[in-house]
Amino acid sequence: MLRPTTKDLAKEAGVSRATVDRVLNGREGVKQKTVDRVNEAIKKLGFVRNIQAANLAKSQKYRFVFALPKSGDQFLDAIIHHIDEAGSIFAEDLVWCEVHQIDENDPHNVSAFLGTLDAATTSGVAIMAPESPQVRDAIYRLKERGVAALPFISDQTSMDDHGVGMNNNSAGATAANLIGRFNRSETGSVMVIAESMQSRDSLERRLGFDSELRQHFPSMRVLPSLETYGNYERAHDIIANTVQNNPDLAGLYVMSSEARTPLTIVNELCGTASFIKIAHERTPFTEAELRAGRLDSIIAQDPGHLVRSAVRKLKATVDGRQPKSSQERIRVEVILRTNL
Amino acid sequence: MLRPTTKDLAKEAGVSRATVDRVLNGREGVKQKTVDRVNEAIKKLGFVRNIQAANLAKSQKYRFVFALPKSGDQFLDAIIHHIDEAGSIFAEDLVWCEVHQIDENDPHNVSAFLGTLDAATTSGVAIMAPESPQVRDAIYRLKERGVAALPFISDQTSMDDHGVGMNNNSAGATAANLIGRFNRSETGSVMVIAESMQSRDSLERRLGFDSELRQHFPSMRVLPSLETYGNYERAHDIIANTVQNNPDLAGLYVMSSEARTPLTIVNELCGTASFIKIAHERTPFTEAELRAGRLDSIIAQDPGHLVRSAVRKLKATVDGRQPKSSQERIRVEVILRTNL
DNA sequence: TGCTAACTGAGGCACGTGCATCATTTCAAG
DNA sequence: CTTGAAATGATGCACGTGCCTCAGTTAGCA
Repeated sequence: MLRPTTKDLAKEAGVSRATVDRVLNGREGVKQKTVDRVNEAIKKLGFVRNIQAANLAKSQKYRFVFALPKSGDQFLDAIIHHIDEAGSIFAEDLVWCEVHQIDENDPHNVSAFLGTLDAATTSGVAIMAPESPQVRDAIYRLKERGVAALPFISDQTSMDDHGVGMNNNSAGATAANLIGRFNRSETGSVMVIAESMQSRDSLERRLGFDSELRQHFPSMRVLPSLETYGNYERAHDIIANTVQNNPDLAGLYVMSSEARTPLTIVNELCGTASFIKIAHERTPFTEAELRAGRLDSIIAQDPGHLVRSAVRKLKATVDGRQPKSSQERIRVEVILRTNL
Repeated sequence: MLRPTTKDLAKEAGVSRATVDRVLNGREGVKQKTVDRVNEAIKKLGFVRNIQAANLAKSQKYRFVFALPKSGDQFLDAIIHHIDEAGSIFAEDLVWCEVHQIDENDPHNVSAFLGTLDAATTSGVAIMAPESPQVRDAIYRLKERGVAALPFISDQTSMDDHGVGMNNNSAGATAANLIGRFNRSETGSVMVIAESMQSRDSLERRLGFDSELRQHFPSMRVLPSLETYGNYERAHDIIANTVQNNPDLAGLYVMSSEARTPLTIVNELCGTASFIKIAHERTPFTEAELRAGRLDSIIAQDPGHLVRSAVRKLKATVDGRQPKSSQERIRVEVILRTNL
């Protein structure tokens, strides 16, 4: 039977449609024996609920909120653009997406915002904010109120379980791998720049980077991570310092998603000196650098995929389904001049 | 208004729901002035047809057929696996997917199969077969009968317009780029192996490869393409010959999607001799080779993405929509040991 | 045995759209 | 003004599911 309906189910199980409905929607007051009979029929006929009809009946709408940081780097711009686009892609599934930007460095702020959301108006939230006890609590309470919550790109625990984002360990290792293989001299030191080493992302990337370089390119040497704290002067000072003290510089790995500041400074300081440079995330800036040959590779995650994956996962949670995991894995993309 | 309905449209345009229906579904017998009024209302309210309700009303189902080659390489296995998986992912959208394998080298065969499909039972076909006049004709007639048709992965013209598959020129260039950069000696010759140079895929990859190498690594030298015709003995002979005559071998590019035969032969012939090796498509075999360090990189297109993209495009065609192109672009993926 | 509580059945409306039929209005030609 | 065709309105059923009410049946217990 092509797509059996609840009617078919009822006939097969020898019960009424009302009882099938009770079983399907987990209402109580049904004998276990009857429940089993219906479940058997479901299995036998391969019944799959027609979610579209169900949504129609319930006038179900999905409203998803993306809670993002305020800081306006280009990667974030791309994310926001793709959220808008996802809104129109998923419109036919009755999905609406909204962006809300918060000061992600004040956990209280984040938690307060999450506290304002309730199931009546919001089906789910994708949260991009550093981990903290307050935020963890707020997420817990969100779920209690029936709002789906999803760690988005950054920084929540057990990312691999249910969050959306690439494997940062693998990303760091890939950066090291490329620097090691692109570097014809096989020796030299590598400069690593991050916005801050507080974040889980940076830590994991650095771990992957170190482990790969140590294991496969032992004659190269990694310098301590430089933290810019998003401050141009500070960045300039520490980078200049490092460049001066390490004449054997062979590679540069910019770990933060905003590569503009560090790369601009490095370009200024070491105009023609050539060493291998790797940065994260595809943005207008990194693309231009790659094309110009001032950057050797970009390690990227597809922002469109990130957003759509988040939407699908949130929707699956609301519908009470398991998302197909193979579709949701975010690849560590290696972008070169030739496959931009 | 959150999702206006045809009722709202009717009220806004000052006509009845019947007339709205006539306009929406392009039935005739409506004055131009009325059509305009309705269209204005659509624009003003931002009306979007609820496809789910429409499908429910029409009992619309989508049955998509994937016409694939018979030859059983591992890449094809992966594709087929993902078609099955897509079947369950898209089940909620009332989509069914079926695989039909044909002898792709006999155009008459392909065209005969396509001739058996009609709109009553089949909504669309994704076709993976070499281009030929017969097939082109058959596709034309399919469309006339109201069956959507889509070039899939391989070999039809104007791929960029509407087909599904990666940019082969870019893929070839990326292979050359990697070989050039990984090769520390900066000189040497490169062996290129294909199943056949008849196919558009191989030609485009080779063009991209040559152009990149010539432009950016001029001190390296590309050898003429070796064609295996899928024959082990022949492959063994020509590869052995090439290896013997080119002691300066620095790189190998396997262009075909089935890399097992050529790579196995090369492994046999030049056990420890190390040169850069690049192959296409992620399969159990190429993954294992990459892990073992016998392969330096895989240039891949995500088979799951290919399949889902094909389904979405076919569905969009049936629904009379434009697919969001940004989601459908197939990336040229660079896979290394570290980002498997 | 009778009584009550637990369970089950029957039926109907709603969701937004497609599609059909029949009635009514409009408008231009005669 | 009449006539008739073209245009539009009114209405109702269907799709598959959720959700509600009310009536009927069964089972457990005293």
